[in-house]
Amino acid sequence: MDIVTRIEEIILLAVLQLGSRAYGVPIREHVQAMLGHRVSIGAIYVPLDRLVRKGLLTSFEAEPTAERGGRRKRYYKLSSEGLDALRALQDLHERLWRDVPQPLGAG
Amino acid sequence: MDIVTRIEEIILLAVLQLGSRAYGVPIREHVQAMLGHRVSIGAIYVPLDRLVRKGLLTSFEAEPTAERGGRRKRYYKLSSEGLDALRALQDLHERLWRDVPQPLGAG
DNA sequence: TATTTGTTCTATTATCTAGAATATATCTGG
DNA sequence: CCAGATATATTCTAGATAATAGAACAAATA
Repeated sequence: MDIVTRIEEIILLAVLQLGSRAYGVPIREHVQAMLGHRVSIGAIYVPLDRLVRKGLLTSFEAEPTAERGGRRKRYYKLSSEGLDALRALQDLHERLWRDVPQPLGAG
Repeated sequence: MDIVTRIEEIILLAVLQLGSRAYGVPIREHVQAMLGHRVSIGAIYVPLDRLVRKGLLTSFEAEPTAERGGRRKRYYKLSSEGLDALRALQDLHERLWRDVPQPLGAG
């Protein structure tokens, strides 16, 4: 299992934290809140799709709800490989930053 | 200032931790030690060069030493922008992982 | 049919990765 | 002392992969 990219990390965490509400639109909003700036639609769905292809996420289409129009949602969920990838990231981060002061002092 | 990629993060940290010994070869070795696997030459020098172009690192050629042959080394150092980028990464990581248990439990 | 919600598609740009090519220094034999 | 031989290190280049933007499309209700 390869190391995930930054945006993949952020998206995996968004899916984890949104739990049963994890579909495209709120995932994007969550990512935007995390980053503090706007993110394009493609910048979410392209890596989302790749994470599914790689087996770190699973996805399924939900039945339409009676809220107010709109296409049906595609929900996402972490697979056990996805969880493993996040754990691997925790480990790597710990190794990388172990000896770095927090916060980082002046040059 | 954009958010740095994973390999850029690892290289910035390697330069930080190597201090005055930060040139290509030991940077590569340090990265390999962090990751626990081999990394190609290009996988180091290409992002290193980009980090210089972006102003996160500075670099200068050293005089040849009298150790045993070899081309002169090119040393790298974090600029204040590079330090800022690392601080921004600490912040982002804190925001991203704040509510995630460590270690991450089962699915 | 208009409106709303949401996803898919596609093209461009940027980044990653591998390793061959190149550069430049000291060492060694005659 | 000079011509390879050897060692150390970086630069270059090309193909693969990933990021990003937003237009196009789909499907539901009003």
